[in-house]
Amino acid sequence: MTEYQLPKAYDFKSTEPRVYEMWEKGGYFRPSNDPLKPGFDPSVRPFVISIPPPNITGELHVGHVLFVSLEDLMVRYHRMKGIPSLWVPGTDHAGISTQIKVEKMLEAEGTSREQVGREEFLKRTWAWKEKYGGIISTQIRRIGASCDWERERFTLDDGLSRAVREAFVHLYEKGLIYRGPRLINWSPALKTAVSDLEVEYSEEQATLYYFKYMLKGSDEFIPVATIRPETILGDTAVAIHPEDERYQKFIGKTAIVPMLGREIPIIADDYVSREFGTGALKITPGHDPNDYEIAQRHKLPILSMLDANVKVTEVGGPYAGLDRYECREKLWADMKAAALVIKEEPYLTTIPRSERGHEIIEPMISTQWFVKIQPLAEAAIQAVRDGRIRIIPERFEKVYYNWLENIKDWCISRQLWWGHRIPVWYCDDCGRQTCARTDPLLCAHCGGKNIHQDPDVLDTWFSSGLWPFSTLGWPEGTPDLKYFYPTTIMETGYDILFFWVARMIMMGLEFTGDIPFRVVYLHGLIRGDEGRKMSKSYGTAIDPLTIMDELGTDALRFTLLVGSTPGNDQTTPGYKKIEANRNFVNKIWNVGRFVVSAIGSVTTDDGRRMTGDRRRTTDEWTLADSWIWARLQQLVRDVERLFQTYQYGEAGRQIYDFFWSDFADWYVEAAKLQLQKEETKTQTASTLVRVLDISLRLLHPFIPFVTEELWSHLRNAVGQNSILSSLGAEWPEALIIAPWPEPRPEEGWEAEKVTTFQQMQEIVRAIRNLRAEKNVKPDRRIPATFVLAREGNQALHDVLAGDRKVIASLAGLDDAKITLVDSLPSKPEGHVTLVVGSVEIHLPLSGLVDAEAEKARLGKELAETEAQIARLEKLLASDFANKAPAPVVQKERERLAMFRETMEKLKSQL
RNA sequence: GGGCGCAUAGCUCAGUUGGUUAGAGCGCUUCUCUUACACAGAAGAGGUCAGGGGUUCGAGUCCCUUUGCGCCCACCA
Repeated sequence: MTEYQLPKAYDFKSTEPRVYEMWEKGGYFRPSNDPLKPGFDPSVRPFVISIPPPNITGELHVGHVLFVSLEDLMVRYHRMKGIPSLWVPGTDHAGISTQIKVEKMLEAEGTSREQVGREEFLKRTWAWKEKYGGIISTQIRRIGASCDWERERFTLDDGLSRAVREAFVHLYEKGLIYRGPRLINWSPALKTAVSDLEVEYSEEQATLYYFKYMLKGSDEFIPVATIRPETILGDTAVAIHPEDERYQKFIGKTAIVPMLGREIPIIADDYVSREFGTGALKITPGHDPNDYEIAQRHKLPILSMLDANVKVTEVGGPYAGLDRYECREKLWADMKAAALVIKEEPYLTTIPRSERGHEIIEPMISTQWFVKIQPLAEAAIQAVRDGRIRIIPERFEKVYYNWLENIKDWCISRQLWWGHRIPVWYCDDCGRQTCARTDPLLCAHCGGKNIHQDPDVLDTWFSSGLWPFSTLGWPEGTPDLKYFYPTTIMETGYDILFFWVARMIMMGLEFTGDIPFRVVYLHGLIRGDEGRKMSKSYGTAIDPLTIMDELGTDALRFTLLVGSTPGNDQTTPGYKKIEANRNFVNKIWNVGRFVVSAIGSVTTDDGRRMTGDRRRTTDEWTLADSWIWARLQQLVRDVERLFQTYQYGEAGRQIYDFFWSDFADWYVEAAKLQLQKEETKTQTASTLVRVLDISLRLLHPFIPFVTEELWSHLRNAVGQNSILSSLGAEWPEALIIAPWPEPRPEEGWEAEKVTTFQQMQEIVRAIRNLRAEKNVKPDRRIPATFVLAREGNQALHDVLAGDRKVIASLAGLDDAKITLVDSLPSKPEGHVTLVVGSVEIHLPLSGLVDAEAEKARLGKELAETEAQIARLEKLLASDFANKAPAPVVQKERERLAMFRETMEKLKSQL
């Protein structure tokens, strides 16, 4: 029989790519029940996730690693459960950020997008996409993502473009898309409109400017305050509160716009606050959302005093052509000279800034395309309200409702070139619009040939909103769409609940008539040290690629998964933390090495038969076997419960604790001794194999690489061993498709054996503790006398009377010199005495025993025990005894009895 | 202005139907290269679970409140 050998340290560097290739080539990422393959069974319900498509411009950051790990965990878990599982991968064309990249590239070449023209620009952008657009996908593979790459999609590929076109035309024909001049958020840097969601508000120090609005033909004036004096040029009214006695007399009169001399009315509106500023408000409907609404109410004219380049238009008269801030300065200076200025004061206010370029957003009137969103929003609210869609954690439902209930029409047109072009053509002859599924050659209304397409493209989120079904073939009724839709879980960060999740729900319901997914799982964000959003500029970002190079993918995955609680943020893990999990990975590897060598040591059949179920009958199990098996069964149940409630982090921690603290620290140590004895050898090796096998299965969704690699070694080693090979008889060829562990509570252990092992652990700990305290050299084997009444302690008594090799080895005792007696007439001289529950342990530590110190130590222990007894007596005498559930009370009673026994023993030693 | 989250050991954090001596990793102290692992093993120190009040036989856990930090939403110039 060949001895199976494993390298001393786990080499993740060579393993990871090899294992990933094995998975992918093996076809394991494809759903086990596939409508495109023979033998398809439509009645089996699949598990489906569509990946939140990363931007093609994206560079891998920890956020990616977190979401990919979470989704991979979910998919691997369901796959192992035997459920046909599909994870659809893909990327997003990322209109704005891709366009910026290519523009920068052109700029470096000394040209610009305007110079090369639209067609050439798009050609260049596609070329850029071909070259760099796949990088993020490659990086995602590296994390171990078990996506079905044969179904990979791109938001701008043909199929998805068709979906976008269909969606637009559908809404257009239904009257839910309209075009018109509205006040929108203008991004001066990008020179495009952006949606409300793409505007961020930041609190900043600004100046509040007070000035005089002179009344026509009078020396009287109304004092007005503004933060943006340049917008005076676009004023079309001055508003005051209708009941403000200070200004009442001015209502209906005319005011004169400073420096321009334009005449505007003085109006009354409830919106104006009497307390704030001067109590009078200048109205600039062309550049302020509130003013715009007031203007609507009062039918005021709307002036655009800034153009697309945020330069003053002809409305600004002498200021035309100036930049908005140059104008502010110059106008204010001129007003000062004209004695129209009252004062300036510092003022803290919220400034709208672009989410992307961070420049100040300019509200402007512009002709754009909008989606009339309210009808869609109502359906989306209903879907969550009636439970068809569940949001995890639940508290985000409130946030979701709140947003949808107050939603405003969605501006979907962008003045960019990279994206889905708006499928509307304007006729130069009749002036009407043609919106069509296929590019028209003639005007649908007059048949004229002089038509031209709208130059704008759609908001990237418009195509993302279709993602769960467009990736499955919609609008075609493909087999994929029929089988895999609706998808199961939408896993993403809560920061895009509005941007993306809500829109997918709205669009899914509208276009497919069904929900796009059943569950929304929102993970927390990874933040920098001070709780801020993570960003490289704060210097808190770790580079996942470097980390994976240095510590391995599994270590990083495990760290992030274990640190993740639904909806709660986590701080960027430090190097140390990932290192600790690298150590865990190494631990697993080394336990694997031990188990593999243990298998190799089973070379002769001990003559005992396995049961029909290929397992030893349980009466041959040692205490340790029963104990570890019981712990493992508990773990399997707990992990299942935690997975069902999406508590993946807690599940990971529990497996970690079991594997390290129970399996490695105790069972493996006990196994070393058990393997030396013929009677227990085969049984021990078999337990090692079974516990490792199940542990690896439980760990696989968290750390797929080591587990897969180690499992294949385990499988080989078991397979090559004629005595143990039946253990692996039903194992598949790879861990990735090995069945998920089911609890088997009925087999292999009795509660008594488990508690007895735990008593043994306590004894071992007590002795180790004493050795450390007394500075007993680790290699010094010491004799021991155990005193334990047989009556009432049969199980423990049997252990101490039987084979003592395990306990001797673990506690550093001399197993040839261990004696067990039912009672001892008197305390032996020169011994140190320990009392553990009902066991008395006497250790002859000549030369180390100081009678006085011993007395003090025992006295202290007695005092502690008595304190516990007092506490429990008080507790059991209280209402607790008759109000708490019986098992809880019983537990405390037993504890009290144990302490009393210990107290007696201690007293007799003093 | 509304809504939400967080506050537990020196540091980073677990602790989800309330069960009675609160856990981990890192760091720290002492010992050990014991034939899976020094990326390790053994032992140990370290917490009035932010403050206050309440419900309960019992509260880190549920309710109210105060304070501090953070996030989201919102049209006060």
